[in-house]
Amino acid sequence: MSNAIDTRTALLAEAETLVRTLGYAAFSYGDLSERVGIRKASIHHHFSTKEVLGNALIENYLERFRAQLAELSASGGAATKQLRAYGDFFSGSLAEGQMPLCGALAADAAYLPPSMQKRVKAFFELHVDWLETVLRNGAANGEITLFAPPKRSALLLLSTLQGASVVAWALKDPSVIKPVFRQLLDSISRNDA
Amino acid sequence: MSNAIDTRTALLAEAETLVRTLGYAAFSYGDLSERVGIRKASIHHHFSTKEVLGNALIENYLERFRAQLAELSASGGAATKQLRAYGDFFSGSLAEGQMPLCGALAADAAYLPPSMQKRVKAFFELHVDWLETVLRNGAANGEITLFAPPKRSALLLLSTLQGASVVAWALKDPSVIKPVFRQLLDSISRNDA
DNA sequence: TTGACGCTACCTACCAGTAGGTAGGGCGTC
DNA sequence: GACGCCCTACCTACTGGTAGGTAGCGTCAA
Repeated sequence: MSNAIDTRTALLAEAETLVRTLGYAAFSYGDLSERVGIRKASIHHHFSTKEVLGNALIENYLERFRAQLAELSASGGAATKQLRAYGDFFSGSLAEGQMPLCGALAADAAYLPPSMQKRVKAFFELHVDWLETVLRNGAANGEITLFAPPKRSALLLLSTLQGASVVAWALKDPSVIKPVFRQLLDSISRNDA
Repeated sequence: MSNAIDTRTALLAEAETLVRTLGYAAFSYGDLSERVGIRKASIHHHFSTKEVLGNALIENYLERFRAQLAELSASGGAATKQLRAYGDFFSGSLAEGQMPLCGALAADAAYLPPSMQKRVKAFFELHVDWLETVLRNGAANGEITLFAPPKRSALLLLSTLQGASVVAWALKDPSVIKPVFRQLLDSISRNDA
């Protein structure tokens, strides 16, 4: 096992927690070097610029999320169960004191380099697509009856989870997210199962 | 009319648009001085530190919002009409290319000085309280029937608007916010009017 | 003539990023 | 098996630039 891969992984992990607690603009190579235990300049060996690091961060996060969503889909559970599990991703990370990565990034979006903006956008599109598919399937097999087009309902679900994270973060009360999302799930469709 | 008040007002206005487009961490006294047309150092005459400016910003915003909400309440319109107007605040400002101020601030919350965190929190509490009152009144006078406790429904409405702003911002598509909120309004209650 | 207001000039701290060097592992060649 | 060579990984020392903030002077209106 190469030392370099360990360092790279550690850098990504620490950078992610920094972004998700302080925001992208507010963390520095200096902070990062202290936490990982190498010098500031050495970070440039692994990530030539902060933009490169930022993009690696999103890509890594997106890949993990994609895997989790695929796993969820593959489990073949009921749509409502999958959606509940999806919501738990958000409430879980927030309970650990971390904002969702792309929620944290989206707020500073105008300040981010275009390459990162594109990836943040792609991240949200992945989520909307996944949600839409789950909703559409649930409706198709008669499990649920949607009160609105799947795409719009998907946007609603994503928006509420992102927003609940922000509100919970500001109120310093992570417990708000779960009942709010639960209520929304009950509201957007009738469960016919 | 004093010149100083004009300058102060201009500083607040420009600072607000900067925060709402770039974020708090990403805007500087340098940016601000260019836009207002006085030197960087002169800003300190009006706002001794950035933290003082930040707090004035929130207070100013909160006061304007409080007035608008009070006006809305006083108009005595139906609950659903008031809520729709409330939603228009968000979609309106987003269409002008601005994030909601406290949404933008909340994302960087951990980086903000405690005095600002407190005010952001107070801002959200004001909104939840207003929404809760409107919902409760609407339910009391038989106009709507809520499917959940008013407080939880209020949190849901606020979360969704904040989140839809973030998502719309990241997707660079301000049009998502309106149909999403419209659908949510239809979902959380039955309109008996 | 005092005080509000804005200025120039400056400070310290920190930022991302660069220059250039060192320690040591892998590897082919003689 | 020792030599030369390139590589990765990290270092110290530094750059230009920018951040927020300070000191003190000029000006002009009340």
